Amino acid sequence: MPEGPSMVILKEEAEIFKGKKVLEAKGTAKIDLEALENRQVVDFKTWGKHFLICFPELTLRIHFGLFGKSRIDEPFDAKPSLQLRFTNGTFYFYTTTIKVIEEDLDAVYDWSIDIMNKAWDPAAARKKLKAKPDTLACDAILDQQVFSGAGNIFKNEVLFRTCIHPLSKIGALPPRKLSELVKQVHLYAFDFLKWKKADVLKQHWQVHTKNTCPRCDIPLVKKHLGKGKRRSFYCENCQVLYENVD
DNA sequence: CCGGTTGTTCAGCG
DNA sequence: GCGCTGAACAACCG
Repeated sequence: MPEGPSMVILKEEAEIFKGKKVLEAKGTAKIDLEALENRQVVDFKTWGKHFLICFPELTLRIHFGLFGKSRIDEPFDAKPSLQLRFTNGTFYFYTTTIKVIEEDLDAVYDWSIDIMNKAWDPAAARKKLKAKPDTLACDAILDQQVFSGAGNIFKNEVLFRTCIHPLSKIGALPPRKLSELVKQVHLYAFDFLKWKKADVLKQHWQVHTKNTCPRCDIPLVKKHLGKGKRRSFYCENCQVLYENVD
């Protein structure tokens, strides 16, 4: 459930609990659960891969990591990190990291970094990328301070769409190519959202977990690249390696 | 049993 | 103190 669009879908599903009071809070999360009881949920928000449950004086920040899941009313056979019971149902979170935010959210989050947010600012993303010309394209897309909400699927699909080799240096991309990269991360986010909602996301993967290039019909390369050595799927033929940074 | 994964954090280096 | 890297952690599948 981790990438940004999935958080947006969860937020929509969570709307039934908006305005409701927590009757009971349980779970393994190392937070003050009792402090949540009798508090009213005033809003649900998302920032990239963060799912935010807003109460009048505090916010719960829920991060799903790689394996996080959530359910409404139908629990899994596992210990939840958090479960919130309301009058109209129970919200369960599993394998998540939960933190309490006491500060004003606008002071904590720059909403314009979140690719799913209305305030998403492509010019700011461009500027940040240009400031770090030696960054590899495969790392740039995963940088949550540039593209909050983008993950490994984004990385592979966007680099394929834009015909950029994952080991290209950001500073070597022609200006139009850089703009295209930024734009496509945003476009893919909303394709991801649409396809995930329709439960057809995987069908639309062009290279992620695939063996053959859909354009060239030759075998794709699968390698673990970049800082985090995350798996990359790419076509050596149609994805151009830009590497001269002046 | 092992290896692998839509991710992040932190200890331990140089 | 910095930036970088690898380990650690999480749950489940093949």
